[in-house]
Amino acid sequence: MPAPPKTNDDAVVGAALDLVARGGVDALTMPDVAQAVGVKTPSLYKRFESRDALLAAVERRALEMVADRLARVPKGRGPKEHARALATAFRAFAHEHPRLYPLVFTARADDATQAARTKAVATLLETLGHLAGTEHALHAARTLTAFLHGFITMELSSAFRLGGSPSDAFDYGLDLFFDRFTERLERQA
Amino acid sequence: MPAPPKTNDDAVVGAALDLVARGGVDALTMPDVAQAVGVKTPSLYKRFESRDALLAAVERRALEMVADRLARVPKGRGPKEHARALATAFRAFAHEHPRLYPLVFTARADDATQAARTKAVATLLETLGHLAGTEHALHAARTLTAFLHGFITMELSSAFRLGGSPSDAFDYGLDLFFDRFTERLERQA
DNA sequence: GTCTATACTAAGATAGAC
DNA sequence: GTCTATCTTAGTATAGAC
Repeated sequence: MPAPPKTNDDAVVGAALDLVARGGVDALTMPDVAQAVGVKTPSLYKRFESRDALLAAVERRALEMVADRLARVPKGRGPKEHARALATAFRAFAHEHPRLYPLVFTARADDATQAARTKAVATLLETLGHLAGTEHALHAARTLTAFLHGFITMELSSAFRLGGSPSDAFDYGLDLFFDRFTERLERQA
Repeated sequence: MPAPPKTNDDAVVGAALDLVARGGVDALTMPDVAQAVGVKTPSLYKRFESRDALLAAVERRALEMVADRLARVPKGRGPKEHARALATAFRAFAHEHPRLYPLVFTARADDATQAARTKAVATLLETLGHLAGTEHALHAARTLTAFLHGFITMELSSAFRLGGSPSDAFDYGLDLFFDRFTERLERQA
């Protein structure tokens, strides 16, 4: 009779995610994960080939969390309001999970990660298609995402030190972005 | 007779910067720095209290590099062209020093670092004052900086995977930002 | 799949002689 | 200020029994 499982892959990923959420990527160590799920370190290597393989799984789950979050944003009144709500939800996720947030923009290229990423941006891309026109949707999405990502990263690293309300600056930036599309929308209406 | 110096603080920082430029922050190890300047590891601790103190000095120098770079951008025709040139120079620095770039937004709060930071943003802030009005200069600067930082970070981590030209998207974003101020400028002229 | 035991590597940092 | 020597910590990973 072989040893019965004391844990499972999902629980291991969950524990690892938890460690990262608390202490950043460097806090993901195999001994700590093992302790969290109640096994000894070597047992983890039966489930994940290496620390990096486990980290990849954690990144995927973080990506899924974001995708879920964005998918739950109600369509609401129109594309502009929807896009704005998506931006706000994204920022809220980052504030709630400041150590998880950086994982979202990690550069892994495997299929599973790619799929999770695609799902995360799909809604935004569609909504901006309505706003900026299909032919410019990708540029617009990159512009908005860059602003969001940059703003959030700077917020989280306390880069705003010259006073003033960061949230006001955020609104200013969002206004600047969306005002561009006002004319177009009124033309459609 | 005490042992004559084999190196100096500047050289140590330079070697450390070089290591970071090649391999990222994790590549900054005391043994490697020591070897690069031709001393043994313990000697470094006579100059810098800890690895972190040395890293702080490296970050400061990276910040100074950026400030220098931006200061050299010619004023040119008008505030809009100047601001655009600043944005381009900033992106160029990031492309030339992709592993140094992340240091620029690190969260150190000591006086020397603060001074270097202030110098780096001073020009941008002044130029955007002309463009957006003094009362909105800070919001405008944060919006532009967030866009730049986010865009660059995403570029450097290969986050643009859906095809299309990143540089076109960059121009799109810059246009979107600066178009906002066209009307205002024409009013002034 | 779990364990004990262990090898291996690497880096930060200090003591004390010169 | 430099050195040799050493301590200490800590993490990744594997071997082999159960």
